[in-house]
Amino acid sequence: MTREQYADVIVDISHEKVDRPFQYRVPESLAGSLEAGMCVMVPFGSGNKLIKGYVMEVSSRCKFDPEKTKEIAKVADDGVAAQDKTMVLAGWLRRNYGSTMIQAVKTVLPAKKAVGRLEHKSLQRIMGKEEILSLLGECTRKKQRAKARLLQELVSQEEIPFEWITGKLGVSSSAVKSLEREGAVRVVSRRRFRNPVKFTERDSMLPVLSFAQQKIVDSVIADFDQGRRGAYLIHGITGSGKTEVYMRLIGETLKRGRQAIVLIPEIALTYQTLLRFFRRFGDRVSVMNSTLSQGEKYDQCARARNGEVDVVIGPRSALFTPFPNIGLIVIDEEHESSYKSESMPKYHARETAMEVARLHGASVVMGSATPSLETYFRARAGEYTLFTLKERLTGGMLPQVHIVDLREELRAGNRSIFSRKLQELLEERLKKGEQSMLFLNRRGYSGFISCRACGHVMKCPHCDVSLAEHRNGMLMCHYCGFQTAKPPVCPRCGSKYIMGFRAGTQQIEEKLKEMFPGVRTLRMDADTTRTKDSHERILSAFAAGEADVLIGTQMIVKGHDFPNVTLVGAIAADLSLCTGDFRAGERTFQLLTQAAGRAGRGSLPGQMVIQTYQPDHYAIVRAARQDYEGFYEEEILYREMLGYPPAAHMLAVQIYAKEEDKGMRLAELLAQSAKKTPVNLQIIGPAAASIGRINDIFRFVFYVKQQNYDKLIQTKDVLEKEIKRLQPKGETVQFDFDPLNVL
DNA sequence: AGCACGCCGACT
DNA sequence: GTCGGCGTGCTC
Repeated sequence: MTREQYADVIVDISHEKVDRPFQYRVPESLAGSLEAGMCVMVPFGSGNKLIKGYVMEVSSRCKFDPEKTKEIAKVADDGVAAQDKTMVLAGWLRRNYGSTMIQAVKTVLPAKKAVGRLEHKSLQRIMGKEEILSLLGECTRKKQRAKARLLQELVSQEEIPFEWITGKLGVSSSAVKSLEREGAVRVVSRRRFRNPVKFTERDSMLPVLSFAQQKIVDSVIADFDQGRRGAYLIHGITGSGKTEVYMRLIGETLKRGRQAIVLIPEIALTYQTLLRFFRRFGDRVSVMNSTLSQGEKYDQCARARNGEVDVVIGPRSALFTPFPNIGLIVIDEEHESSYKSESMPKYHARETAMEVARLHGASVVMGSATPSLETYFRARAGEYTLFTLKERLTGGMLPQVHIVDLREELRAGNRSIFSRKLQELLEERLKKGEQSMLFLNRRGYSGFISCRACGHVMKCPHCDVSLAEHRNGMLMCHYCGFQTAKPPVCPRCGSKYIMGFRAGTQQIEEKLKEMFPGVRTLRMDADTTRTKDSHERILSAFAAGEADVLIGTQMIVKGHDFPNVTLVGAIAADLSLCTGDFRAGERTFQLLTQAAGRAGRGSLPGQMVIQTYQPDHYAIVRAARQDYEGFYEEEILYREMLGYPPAAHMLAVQIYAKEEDKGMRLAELLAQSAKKTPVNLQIIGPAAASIGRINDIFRFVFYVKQQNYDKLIQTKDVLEKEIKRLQPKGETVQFDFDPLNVL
C-alpha cells in the first residue's frame, strides 16, 4: 500500500562541493519511521563507503535517476535517540519559521566550511633530511614532478599547511597519498587554535552584590538546583548591575559542570564588555563575532565541543554553539531587533533560545532596560519570572528631559531644524566645554506625511499605521494596500504645511556649523561607518574629546558611555514614530529611553531635548519620564485592540518575483488558499511591499493574523504545500512570523 | 573529502 | 605497446 519513499540526505563531509542534498531510497524496514532530522548511514561515492548523513526531507517522488539511486544503509545509532539535539533544533526551526531543511541545517551547523578545516590540517615530515633528499633525487629521476615539488619544500620545512599543498604548490591529493604510502610524510590535523583575545589578568575578588541583585541570583540558582528550569526577565535600568548578575549565574552554572551562552547584540560587543567576562572567566570564555574568519569560527566551535571552553559570548548565531550540556542562556538587551534573523529561516533568537534551553534542560535569563512587549507580556502572564532592578549602582542621576513641540516653533516663526530650546542648550554646552549628541532616529524610514502646523499624521483607516508617500503622489498603506490621494491641505486644520519630513545627518551637520561657526563635529551614519573599524574609531575619537558634538543615526545611542556628554537631542522623534509599522511606538520609546540614559552618566547632570510634532504621544511622554510600566499599559492596549503581536500573532508572507504581474498573481493565489484553511484567519493584503522593488525583484506581501501561533504554523504548512504544487519558477516565497519590520 | 577515470610521458 | 603518476570531475 505504501508507495516507495525517497529521502534527501546531506552527507557529513565538510566541503562545498557536496554541501547539497543527495536522494536515497528508503528501505522497507524504515518506511514510515524515517523522519527529517534523523541521522543515517548512507553509501557514498563510487566506493560505496558508508558515511554519516542527515535526513532533510522524506518524499514519495524520485528527483534523480531511479537506476542510480542507492538505498539508505541504516539509521545511525538507534532510532529516535540518534536525532541529536542539533538536528532536532533544525527541524524545530524549519517547522516554526518555514524554511527548507537545508537552510535550517545550515543555520544550526556552525561553520562547516573547507577553509575552516584545511587551515589546521597539515603535512608533516617523518623521514630524516637525508632520506628526503634521496627520495627527492629518485623522484626527479623518475620525472615525478608533483612529488618532487612537495619534497623540495619538505627539505627546508618540517611541516606544510595543507592549503599550501593544493594551492600554492599545485599538488593534488593523489601525490600526497603516494608519499604517505612510502612512509615519507603523514597528515596531521593538529589543533592550532587561535583565541582571538589575549590573556588578561583575572579578577581576584568578586564585587559585593546589592540586595536586589543577590535575590535574583539566589532564586534562579535555587530553581535550578530544585530541577525547575525557567525563563527570567530582569527589567533593570542601565547601570543597575545586570551584567554582574549574569556573571554570578554563569559562575554557578560552571560550578555545576554545565556550559553557558551569552547573547549580546553585535553593536554592544565591544572590547570593554568582553574584558569583564575575560577577567572573570579567563580562557574558558570564547567570543563569536562576525569579524571572525570562517576558520576561527570553526576553531571556536571545536573548542566548545571538546570542552575547552564553557562560556561563549556572541550575537544570535552563538546560540548554536555545540556545547554538550548547556545550563544557562543569557540574553542581554533582550529587546534588540538584531536578535531576529533577516534571512531564512527568519528565527528569533529569544524564542529559539527557549527551545535550545528545553532541549538541554537549561535556564534562560533575559535582561533589558526597555523589554520588548513580547517578553513583558509573557512575564506579566507568569510565563517568565520578572525581576526589577530600580537603582543605579553608580548613583548617576537621570537627566532632565524637555519635550519641544515643533508646531509651536513654526508658529513662533522658527523654520530651522533646531528648536530654540535646543539652540540655547547647545550654546551653553559649547561655552562650558561639555559634549553633546544629536541623533536622528530613522531606520526603516519611509516618507510619512504630517502637518507641520498641527502635527496631524496621515494614517491608514484600517491598520492605524502611517501612510507612505509614493512617487505617483498617492499615499499607501504597507499592510493592506489601501490608497488615497495626497490631500493639498491638512484635513484637520487646513494648513498648507502638510509634507514629508526630510532631513539627513549631513544637513544637521551643515546647519550646526552655520549656526555655531568653529564647532567641532563628528558624524556617524551608514556613510561614515562603511569601513571595518570606522565605527569604533569615531566613537573613541568622540570619547577622547576630539569633537564637541556627535551627530548620527540611532546607532550613536546604543551602548558606549561618554562621561562628558551632558546633552542629548532627538532632532525629530516622529521619524521613528511614523514609520508605517505597528511597532513604531515601541521602537521610539526604546530609542528615546536609551538616549536619555546617555546624558549625564558621569558626575555632571544631563539634559535631553526631544523635538516632535506629537508632544502628547504616549511613547514620547512616557520615555521622557522613563516610565516603562506606563508605556507598556498604553501600548499593549493598542496591540490588543488591533490584534497585533504579542496580543495576537502575525505571519508575513513575502513574495519575491522577477515579473510584477506574476508576483501579484502568486500573492493573490496564496492569500486565497490561506483564506480557505479551516481556521479562522484575518488576512490583510496582498499589497506591494513598501520598497516595492530592489535589484529588479518585485516584492509583495500579505499578512495573516491569528490569536494562536500553532494555527499560523498550520497556515504556513498549507501554503508550503500550495507552493510545492504550483512550483513557481521566477518567484520565491519567504515566511516571517511576528515580523519586526514591514518590508 | 575521497575515489575512479583518463591523459600523457617513460620504460619492460 | 604497457605502466604508472597526476590532474579532473563526480558523488544520489
